Amino acid sequence: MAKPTLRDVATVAGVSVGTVSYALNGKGRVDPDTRERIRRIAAELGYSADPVARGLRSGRTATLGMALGTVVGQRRDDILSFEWYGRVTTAAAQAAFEAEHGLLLVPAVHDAGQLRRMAFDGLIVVEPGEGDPRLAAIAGLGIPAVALGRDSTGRIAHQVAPDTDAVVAGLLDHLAAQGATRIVALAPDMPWEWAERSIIAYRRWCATRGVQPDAVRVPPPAQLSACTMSESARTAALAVLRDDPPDAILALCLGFGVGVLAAARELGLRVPHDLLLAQDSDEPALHTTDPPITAVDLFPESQARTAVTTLLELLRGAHPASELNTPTELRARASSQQRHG
Amino acid sequence: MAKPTLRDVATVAGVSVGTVSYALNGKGRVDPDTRERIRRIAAELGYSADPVARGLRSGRTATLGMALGTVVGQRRDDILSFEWYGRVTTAAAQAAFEAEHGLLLVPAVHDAGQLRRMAFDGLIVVEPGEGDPRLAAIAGLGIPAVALGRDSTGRIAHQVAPDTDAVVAGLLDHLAAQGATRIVALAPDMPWEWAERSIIAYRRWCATRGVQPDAVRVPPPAQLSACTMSESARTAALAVLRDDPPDAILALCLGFGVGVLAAARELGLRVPHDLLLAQDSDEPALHTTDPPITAVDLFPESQARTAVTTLLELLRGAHPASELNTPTELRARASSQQRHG
DNA sequence: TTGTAGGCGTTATCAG
DNA sequence: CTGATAACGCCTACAA
Repeated sequence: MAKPTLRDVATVAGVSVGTVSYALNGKGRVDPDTRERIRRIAAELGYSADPVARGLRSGRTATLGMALGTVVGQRRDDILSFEWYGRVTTAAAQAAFEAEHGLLLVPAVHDAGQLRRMAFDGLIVVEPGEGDPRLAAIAGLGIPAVALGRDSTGRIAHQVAPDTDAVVAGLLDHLAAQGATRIVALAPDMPWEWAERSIIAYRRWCATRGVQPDAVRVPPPAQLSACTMSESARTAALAVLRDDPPDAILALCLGFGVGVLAAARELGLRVPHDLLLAQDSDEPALHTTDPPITAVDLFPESQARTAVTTLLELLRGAHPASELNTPTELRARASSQQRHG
Repeated sequence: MAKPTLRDVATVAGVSVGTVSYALNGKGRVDPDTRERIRRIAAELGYSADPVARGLRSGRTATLGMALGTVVGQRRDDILSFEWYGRVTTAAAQAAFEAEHGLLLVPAVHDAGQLRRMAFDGLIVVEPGEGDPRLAAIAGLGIPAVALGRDSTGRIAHQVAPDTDAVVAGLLDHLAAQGATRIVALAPDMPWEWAERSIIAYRRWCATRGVQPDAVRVPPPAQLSACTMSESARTAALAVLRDDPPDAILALCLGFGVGVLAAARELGLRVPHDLLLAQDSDEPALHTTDPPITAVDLFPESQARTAVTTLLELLRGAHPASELNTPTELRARASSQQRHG
């Protein structure tokens, strides 16, 4: 009744354990007939190699860790988009599974000892931040790691992320094509790598076009949730739109687009008639606003799959590219469609 | 440089491996001084028990599996709310971690053999459906399982879910209190346990109040995503609202509220003035509609934590309650607030 | 072609 | 109180 082992199969087949092992996993060595017989018996018994024993023997657990950005503790209101997490984790689990690996979810920990308790061959670090305490812990582990999102400190050699520059430039091109001449960028005042990058990309685009950049840093709320972020953006947008309003706003953070739309409505500005609006990363809430808000799909599934395959390559001893860009796609919606001829 | 083992610690401390093991994990048996010395040396060397070896020896992996409802394959457009998944998985990982366990994400598989490849002590089955192929595979595993969401087939003995009846009754009470006299319920025409339960709860509530129930089953779209569900609900709502419109609609599925709101707008019905609207489960999109839509927070984090603790109790040999209800909370928003004095 | 034996790191048992 | 030893299940080098 208990799970059959190699021994059980060997006993039934009348051969030694070694032969069974070779028959099931080895290349040649075993007589084809014997192999077939053993295979059949193994299948009949429902034999399947114990992953733990195999792991001890091989030093591999066939498991990848995914270090979430979640803080350790009861309250976890510091995640901007659980939707993004859901898409990333399910896609990563799926990709790992297809490569015969498991995916272990690891909460954010700062202690290498806590990580050692968990068994995995490599680690995907989700959105490492500047001065992220996870990085030190991971360095002490001595296992391959891949960052999902960029790591400015360079502590993680391999990074998978969407091409922020292309995303920002694409949105600005789109807004300009719709008639925008003065585009204000709204970015969170946080030490997030993509936020910095977005601002730089915005400035560069403005320089190329010979227009004056106007990047507003939005002070972050105490708790980082979609709601509070929208609220912060609303306040900042009210100030921007009150005097000398631009003809377009580029929201560079989840939740910002919704906040800007609320501010515009309060001031009697109509989107897209009086103000064009777009956000860098797409989210479900942008579909249901009135008007729906233009944004870029960053394909979290694609990011997750790339991170998984990159990590697997590292484990195989290969040398994948150290920076991998994942695809993105602009979703033009009513908020940025100028209706004039 | 390599990870130190018990042997290394034993060598340095000048004792046997067994003594080191007992010093670090055992109760008494070891001389306090020796124990302290071994502890110090282990810490200095950065020793930490190998989870795989410990697993082989103990038969426990200190890992919980979470079987997602995701279909195996590239396309995964059959998930209604990734936000819900994100909240559930991160919370479960956190809860497991706090109990010194890992959380392994398992894609939906129908083959017990595939599951055997992964190492976990128990399994949380997310939203088991009627005729769910996962259930057969899990049954063949012979390990404890807990359902997150109800399992109508009773194949999983322990279930954790919000109290659907209370949710529906609470919403109906709320709508009635706001002046609704004829409430139509919109439910998906799918074999989902909570959908059936919701309808039954609705009928029971109507019977108690002595009013005629009017439950409309919405045919499901080909692909189950938030967008397509909204679209289906919109179509169904148009039919309902066109002739003899009720004064309230209760949307009993993610995405439905948004669809109903769109239908009402098309027909020139104003929410909440001409039509009250509420949905059973909350989602971010409901905050940003105009007006925002009333819904019930089902606290996925709470469900996840309860599922984890229940599974851990089963593993400890305890006998937890077979049906556990998790808390819920009505979030009254503008869509259901009658403005009349 | 097949059997034997050793060892991965940990823990339990038994002897000292 | 401590040391030696066996066993968990698997893989593989070596011997037959």
